[in-house]
Amino acid sequence: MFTKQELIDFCNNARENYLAHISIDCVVFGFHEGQLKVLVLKMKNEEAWYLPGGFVLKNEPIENAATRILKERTGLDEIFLQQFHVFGDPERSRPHRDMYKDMLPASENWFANRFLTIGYYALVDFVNAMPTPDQHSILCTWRDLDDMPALELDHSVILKTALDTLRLQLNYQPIGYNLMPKEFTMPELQKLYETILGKKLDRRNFQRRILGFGILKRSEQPRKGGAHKAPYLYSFDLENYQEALKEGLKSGW
Amino acid sequence: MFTKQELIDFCNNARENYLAHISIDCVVFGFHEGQLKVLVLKMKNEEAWYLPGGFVLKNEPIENAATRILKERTGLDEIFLQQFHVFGDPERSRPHRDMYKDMLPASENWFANRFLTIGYYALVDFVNAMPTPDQHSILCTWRDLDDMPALELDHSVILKTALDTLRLQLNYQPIGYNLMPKEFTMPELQKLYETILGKKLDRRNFQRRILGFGILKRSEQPRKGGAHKAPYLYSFDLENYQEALKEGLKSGW
DNA sequence: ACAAAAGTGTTTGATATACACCCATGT
DNA sequence: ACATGGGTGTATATCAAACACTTTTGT
Repeated sequence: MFTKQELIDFCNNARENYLAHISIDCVVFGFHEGQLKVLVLKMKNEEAWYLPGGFVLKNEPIENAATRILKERTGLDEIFLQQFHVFGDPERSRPHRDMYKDMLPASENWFANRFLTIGYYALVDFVNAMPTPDQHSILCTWRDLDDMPALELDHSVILKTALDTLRLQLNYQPIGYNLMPKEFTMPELQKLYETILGKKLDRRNFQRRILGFGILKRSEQPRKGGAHKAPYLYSFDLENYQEALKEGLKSGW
Repeated sequence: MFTKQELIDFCNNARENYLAHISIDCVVFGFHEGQLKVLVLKMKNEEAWYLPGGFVLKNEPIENAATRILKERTGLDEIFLQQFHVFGDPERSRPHRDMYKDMLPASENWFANRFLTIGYYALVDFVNAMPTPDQHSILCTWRDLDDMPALELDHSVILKTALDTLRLQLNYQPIGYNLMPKEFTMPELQKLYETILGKKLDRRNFQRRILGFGILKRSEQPRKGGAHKAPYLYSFDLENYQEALKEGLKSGW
């Protein structure tokens, strides 16, 4: 929620620099302690949560815009990003269109426009990300997927669509590689798969299958200090992984 | 290629009615006589081929825009449409941006803008579609996938992306249902799969597998008049098909 | 010593692959 | 009669599912 002067400044700046009618919203996934997490922002002066997003500079490739936005929110370069859907209902941004309508005439009010938003999902290494709020928000933080706050606008739909996409692309994109830390144990990787797929998997069959793909390397040292038998540590063999993904991780036709 | 007056009229109309910076391009697939076909337009006064496309009305859902555009080009309602990608390189429409730059100042020239284009693929029943050119084109016609003309702008990339998407979604979308006529023979359906997948399939295994899904109904009468043994006719059991697609047509995890 | 986590192996059924034979029809 | 397209069947390998035992480690 802006004050009037903030709004005027923002609109002037936006009109000059950004493409009208277009926004980008990002579903940033992380994985930590067996939980799939999503990055969300809490607005200033509003009890309102949003996905991180932004606009496209007038001469900027949309991928760069998404990368730029996420660099600001996470501090990370080289984020794995996938565009997954455009949300184009003319009423989808209605609450924003009305929010400032008494403060500025529509012709000067950036938010009075209809916005299409391009949805990207991002996969980041949880421990390296530094959640950082933007100028509209007071908080940028991870939330567990099963403990998400209500999201404004159609951001819940965007999240759900991202999740469905993630599930479908699990065998075609290096999702494990981008969400797991460098080294991880087999049960940790299994937990990720179970969370994304929303169902339990058999421990032994999972291990046999994923090792069968030849995309993992096992370290010499097992992890120490756990309360039980020390598990082996694995890392992705990126070259084999990329190669395997070309055909998809299981057969078909 | 417009005359100056045509250009002025078009731009005035476009500025008033359409969202700036946004276009829609459609890859319309049909299937006939064992060939996958794509609908293309040939421009007036240019040796140039394009995919059918258009713009989004200021208060129109983008799905409706795609539907409207395709109704104009094919005469069909209720077309199966899937949004598959946004192409957002700021230079992608450069040839159009420069084309009329000596005719109209950029401020009045609709085409001087950068355009993001939203890619949709459509699956239509070849025999019912009535290819109809638009105001910029002299010809709207089907072309075999392996006999495509060179396409302008990034439309070849759009086509390729659509094909890749089609291949990936073959087991998750009712692609056969929307591309085949009501009744068809098993070899015809197999040809469609082979064309989309780009490889030969074993006749007997294909039949067993696809029948195993329980998504086809066999008619009583075989097709007559062929030069050889009369093949059975099949049609899709839409209810079972939809049900089967929810999980995907083959297992995984 | 025991509970909990993790590593490894076996049996069974299902599915994919490869391949061979028979039938119908027009020339 | 035969060439061609089309229907059907069977053996084999491969993979997925279900399930049990053993090892390690902290308490």
